[in-house]
Amino acid sequence: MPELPEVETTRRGIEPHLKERVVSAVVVRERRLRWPVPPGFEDELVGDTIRKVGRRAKYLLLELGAGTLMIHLGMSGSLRILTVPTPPSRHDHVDLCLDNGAALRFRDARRFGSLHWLPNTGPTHPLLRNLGPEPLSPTFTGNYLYARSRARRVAVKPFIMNQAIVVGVGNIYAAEALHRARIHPGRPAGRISIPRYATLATAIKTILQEAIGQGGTTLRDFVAENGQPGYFKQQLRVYGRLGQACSNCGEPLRSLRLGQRGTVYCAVCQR
DNA sequence: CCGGACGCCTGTCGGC
DNA sequence: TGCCGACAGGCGTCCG
Repeated sequence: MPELPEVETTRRGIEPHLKERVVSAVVVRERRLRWPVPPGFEDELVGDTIRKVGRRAKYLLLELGAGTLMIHLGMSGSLRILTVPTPPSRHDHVDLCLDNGAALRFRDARRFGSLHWLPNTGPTHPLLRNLGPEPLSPTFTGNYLYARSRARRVAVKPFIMNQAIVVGVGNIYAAEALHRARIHPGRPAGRISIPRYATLATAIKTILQEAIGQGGTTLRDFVAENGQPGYFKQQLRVYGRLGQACSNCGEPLRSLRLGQRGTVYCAVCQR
C-alpha cells in the first residue's frame, strides 16, 4: 500500500480540488471492496459539501457537513482528480462527482481498499479506535517505543508495522528505517535499548519526511492525484535490493521472512 | 494478551 | 509461447 507518505501525498494533492466543493453525484461500479460498500452509501454524500481533507494513519478523511468519508487505499489503491469526463477502466470502482464538473476517482486493482461513511452522530469507527500515535507527532519517541516493547518477543520489524504501536509504517519504510538505524529486523522488540529506540524513532521520522518530499514511492500502482508517480524509489537502500551491495559497507544484502513479509537487510550493518 | 497463519484479490515475473 | 507457483505497498480474523 500506500504507506503514510503515499497517503499524505494523495491528501495534499486532492485537498485543493475538493475543498468547499459540493458532491453532485456518486457512482459506485463495484461494491465488493475490502469491506462491502453498503446500499445507500451514495445518498449520504450527494448534496453535501467537503470542508476538509484530513488523514489519520493510512486513512484519508473527507470531512463533509453531515459526516466523514473514510478511504483506505489497501495495497494497490489510488485516487485521481479528473477535470474532464474520462471513461472508467476495469478497476475504477468509485467516482465522486463535484459541482464544478471535476471528479474524484478511486481505482484499486486488488480491491483491498475500502470506503466508509461515518455520520457525525455516530461513534468512533472501530477501525480508528485502536490506532497508535502518528509517527511525525512529538508524542512518538524512542521512549514511547521502549515502553510499548517491554516483554514483547515479536521481531522489531512487525512490531513497528503494527498499527496499534505506531501508524503509517508499512513494509517498505519499516525495512528502510531499520537499515538507517542499523537494527536487525528480526531482533526481538523487547531486547532493544532506549538509545537504539531513540535512533529508530528518529530514523522513522526522517524516512517518512523524505519520502513525502519525493511524493512517496511508486513500485507499480501508486500515483498521485495528477497521475504522477512518487520518486522515493530512487532513495531506497534495502527494499527491493536483495543481492545488491549495501550502501554502507558493500556487503550483498540478504533477505528473510518476518510475519509473512519479505524483508531485505544488511547482515553486517544491522545487528 | 500475544504471536503466527490465513485469506481476501489481481497482476507480474521467473522457471520449466 | 504457455502454464504454474511465488510474490506484491495491508490488515482483520481466527486459533493455539
